[in-house]
Amino acid sequence: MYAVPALAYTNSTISHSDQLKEGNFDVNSLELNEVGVLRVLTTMRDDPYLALSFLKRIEGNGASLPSVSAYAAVIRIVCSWSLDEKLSHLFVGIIRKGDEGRGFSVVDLLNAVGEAEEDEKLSFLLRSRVSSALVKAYAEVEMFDEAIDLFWGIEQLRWDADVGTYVVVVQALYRKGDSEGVEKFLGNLLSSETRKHCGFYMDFVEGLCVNEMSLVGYILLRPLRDANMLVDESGLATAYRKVVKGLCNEMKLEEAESALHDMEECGIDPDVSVYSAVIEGHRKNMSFSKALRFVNDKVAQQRKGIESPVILSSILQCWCQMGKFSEALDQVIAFRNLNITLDRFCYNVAFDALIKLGRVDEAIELFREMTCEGIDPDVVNYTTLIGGCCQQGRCELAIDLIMEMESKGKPPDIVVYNVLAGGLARNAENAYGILKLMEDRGVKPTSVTHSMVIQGLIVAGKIEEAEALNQSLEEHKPGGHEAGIIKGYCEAGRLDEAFERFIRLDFPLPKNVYFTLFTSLCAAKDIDKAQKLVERMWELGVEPVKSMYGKLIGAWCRVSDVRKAIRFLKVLKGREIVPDLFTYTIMIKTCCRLNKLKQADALFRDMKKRGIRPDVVTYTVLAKNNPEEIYTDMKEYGVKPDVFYYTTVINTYYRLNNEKRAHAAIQEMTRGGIVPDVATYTALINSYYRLNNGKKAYDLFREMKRRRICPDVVTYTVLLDHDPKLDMKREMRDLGIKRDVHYYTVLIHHKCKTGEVEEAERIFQEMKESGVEPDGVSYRAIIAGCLRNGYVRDAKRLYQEMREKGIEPPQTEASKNVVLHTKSNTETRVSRTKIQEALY
DNA sequence: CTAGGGTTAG
Repeated sequence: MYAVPALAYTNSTISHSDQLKEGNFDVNSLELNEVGVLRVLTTMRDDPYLALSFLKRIEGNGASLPSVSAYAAVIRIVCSWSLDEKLSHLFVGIIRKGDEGRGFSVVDLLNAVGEAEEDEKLSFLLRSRVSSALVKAYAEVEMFDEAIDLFWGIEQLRWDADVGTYVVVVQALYRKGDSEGVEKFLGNLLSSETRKHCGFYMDFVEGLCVNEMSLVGYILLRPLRDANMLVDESGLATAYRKVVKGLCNEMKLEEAESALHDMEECGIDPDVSVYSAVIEGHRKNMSFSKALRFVNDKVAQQRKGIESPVILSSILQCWCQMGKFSEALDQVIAFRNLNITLDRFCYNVAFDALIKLGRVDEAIELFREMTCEGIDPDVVNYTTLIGGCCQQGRCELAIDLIMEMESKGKPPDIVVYNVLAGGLARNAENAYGILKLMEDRGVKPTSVTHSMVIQGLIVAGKIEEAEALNQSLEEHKPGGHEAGIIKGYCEAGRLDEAFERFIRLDFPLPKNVYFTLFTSLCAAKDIDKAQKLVERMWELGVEPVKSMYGKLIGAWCRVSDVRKAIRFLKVLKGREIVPDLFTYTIMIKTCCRLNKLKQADALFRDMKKRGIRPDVVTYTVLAKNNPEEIYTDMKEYGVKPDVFYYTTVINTYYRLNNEKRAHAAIQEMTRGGIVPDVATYTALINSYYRLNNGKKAYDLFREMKRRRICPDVVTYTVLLDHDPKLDMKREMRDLGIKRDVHYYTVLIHHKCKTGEVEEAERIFQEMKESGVEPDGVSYRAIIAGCLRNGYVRDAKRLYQEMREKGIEPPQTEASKNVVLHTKSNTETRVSRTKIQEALY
């Protein structure tokens, strides 16, 4: 280590640079005055990185801070190398120091940079570039006002900033929530004075989309288009595609569809990727029907590209996620009949659907057909099928498939082996053979493999074997397989054992284990335990998934235990956890259902107070009680009513015998361009029947069919209830509408009323045979019918049967029905006590 | 990690 006077360097540029790179250049021991520093920096003109690190060393020195000229010199060097990012980064550091920390202001620095350049033109360019970087730096440290001010200031100098700076400034305005500022900014940008080039706008729109401001991009598109600023036709198309896809990414699906609509109107064809983005957006939002409706609309418009395999697999996935596997398969068959090409992704969804329906052989058959069509199956296809075979207990097929993979030179990966090993175990087959096979093939079983096997053994009821395996692995990873054990118990439906196992653990498990157990407990209505689970997670310092709170409250609500729901809400409040919109809505709904209107109102006010904005759903729930009061509130919150809302309101007014208001609601709905659907028509039909206007009711039924709105079970139930003479059996069969409990109950009820008890009993039987489970209401209907007509023995038998199944006739709910129900059905109403009186 | 809304039976 040696110190050399600064002046000495002027002669030996290379040597000192090299020393610095080597790291043996010690700034601390240098007596560098300002002139010296500047001299050194001049020699570093061709090495910006060296200049930066030199500056850093002086900064770190502490004794003498770099002067404004030193910074200016480095900035000029970095700038001349177009290292914009480095420049911004440098500025971030400078800004963070503050005026005090560095001893000069940012304006001083800007001036110093500019003044050093004598050529006016170059100086101007330099200032532009440097200011640009500074704007970005301000934005990065979230000093939005400074960024914006600087931008406006320099904008006035007709300064030429790069696209990135423009994007950053919009972002600053956007993040401040300054929509006026954004508007002004865009207005300015579009004004003739600052007219930019087409390429600039293209990059700008893209920048907006990438930075989650696609909405701004969308707003900008129309004026750009109208002013013909994206001269190129393909330029406009590209910009539109970016905006639509960006909006989808940001889950702004309505806006995305609207942008898509605009582009189609301009005669631009969106490509497959744009359609796909919209569909996948809906699917990710769980709005499956919206996704499917979108596809149907596009097909109806005969849009090209909509039959691409990418989109087809999205469609199929939608059906499957809705649990409608047969529909998914119908779709596949339709595609194949139309000679539309499917890819292995589509086929994979089809395999999955067939397996879920228990049609393993057909899945394999389809797999063969796929191969014949020249599509080479990949490892995912095999995994789906192998897992599916095991799921349906067809292990021999699974093993055949894995052998096939080997013989075709597609070596199975760890995932396939894991799936197979777990699958064999859960079918009480020998899974150890697979572990051995894996070793032979050089694929080492992991703890995932073992967990899956252990889980499988538990599912198969081989508890001891599972424990033994767990023990043998315990030494390597204590407690490593508790997750598998608990999940196994859950899957086997042995929730008590799963819970026992879970509650005595004093270390945390992966979150999905908690989630599985939690969901199972809620489904089994063991809500106390589900709540204990959440509390235990807190104790172990594991943050429950947000949705668990709402699910738990939903579970309490489903069993009508508002008290416990409220108590848990208080626990949440104590932990400063704010319930979300879903949670509040379900609570409010339950309170309304149980006629605790004051409670409902309190919750509604509480949610608003805590900054949660009610949406249409919330207002729909409230509208069931009194559509009047909430109306203005809804408007104030800017919530737009939809079909669901109007259907409720219309129905409620009819129930309250307020025809005038009901009509007003219908008119308003029509004016708002909201089209009535099955439910709306059904509600209207029901209302007219209740007003003893059967003719009008039936006219409405015909009208809905004319308007291609397909009636459903509920519609036919209403028709049957009020007009039992109508024979709709065939029509229903033709439409493929299956009868449900409600429908059967009405039928039974009607037969009982006309004294045809034996027929009623036959129908009751038929219902059970067709796989429709009778519920409390249907039991009560048939039992009451038997009793009233003297079939006491049958009544007793059915009552017994009901109790054995643990079915309770629903308890008559408080006032709302009593107050609102105008239909006279007292003669058919037999209370539970009366049934019991008769039976014992 | 499908947590919430409308139409029907009593």
